[in-house]
Amino acid sequence: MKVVFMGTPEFALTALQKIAQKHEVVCVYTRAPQMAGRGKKLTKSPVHVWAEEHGIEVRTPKTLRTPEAQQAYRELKADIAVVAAYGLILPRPVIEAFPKGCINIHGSLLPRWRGAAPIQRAIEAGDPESGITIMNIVEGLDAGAMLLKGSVPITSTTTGESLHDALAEVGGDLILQVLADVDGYEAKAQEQDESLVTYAEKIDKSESKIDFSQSAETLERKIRAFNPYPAMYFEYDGERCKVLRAEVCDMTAPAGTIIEGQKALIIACGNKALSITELQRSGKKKMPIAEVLKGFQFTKKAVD
RNA sequence: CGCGGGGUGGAGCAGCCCGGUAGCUCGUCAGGCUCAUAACCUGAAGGUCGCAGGUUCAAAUCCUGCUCCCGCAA
Repeated sequence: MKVVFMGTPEFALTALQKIAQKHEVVCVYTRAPQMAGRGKKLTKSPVHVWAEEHGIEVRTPKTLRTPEAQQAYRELKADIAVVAAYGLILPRPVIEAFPKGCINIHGSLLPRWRGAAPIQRAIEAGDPESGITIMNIVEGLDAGAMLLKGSVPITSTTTGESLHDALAEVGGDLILQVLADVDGYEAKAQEQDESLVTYAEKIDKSESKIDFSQSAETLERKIRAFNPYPAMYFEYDGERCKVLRAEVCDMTAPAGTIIEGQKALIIACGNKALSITELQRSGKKKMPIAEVLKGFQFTKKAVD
């Protein structure tokens, strides 16, 4: 089948790679290179780089709202468009440009967690499972009919990264399954139950500073959800310390107190305490707490 | 030229400002002890101090260039 692929980050790349093995990807749409990284160099998206390496045409329009952009899109004469974390809203003329429309790979079991950060929000909320939903794109945020779902369990060691990677794989597999019989899946499409809809808010940097007045359980989930990005952190002696992993610990003290800072790192929360097990100080690499403590002790009484 | 931290035995760090014997917490190996248990004691091995130049009687330390890693910011 002739497919137009629209996506930007790693999550989308996994799907693109799988699709390209079985179908003709006639063109890739991705976000335009952004100033990013140290030195603020112009950086192409993972999808952009890979598509170029494989000789696939890449387009990076700033918007699809113009008649010119929509005309160029239509002229691709593809059968279907597959969208995965593209980053731009598709206007109706684009959605309806091809015979089989536009389908989306979404990182949650819809209707739960529509929106930008479904993977992290599922872990943060303590959901027992997450998954992928292949759905039709319609106007409206992740509101289209569902074609196929696949679930992935969330365990006590699931991190944002591990779930992201697992879902990217499942997403790639499910999209292939659907592409193999689009008409069949469309015939069985199920509308989302609006009463069960929840929204996954975009992650804001301000959320990543640890508020020790919250419960240890809540913080432990956030730490896993935000590992590795953006990573929860606290400040100690003016220095930023990212917490990649922690365990709930049955100790009590005023929130933010460093209960133990030499043989381990245990910090009191609003309820119980957190024993930090993996940490990254600014300028340093991530390391198990035992490694950190060989050359650095937390001697102050509390974190900032 | 966006801002900043760093590269020192196997790991994590100190030493650098104020050049002059390679230090600390661990790990490893050998032996001792026997209960202080994420035990303890004694001893040993193991380092081109990121790379290349420069200054100097002498450079981990001061100067220049390069390279790799990381935090912020996006």
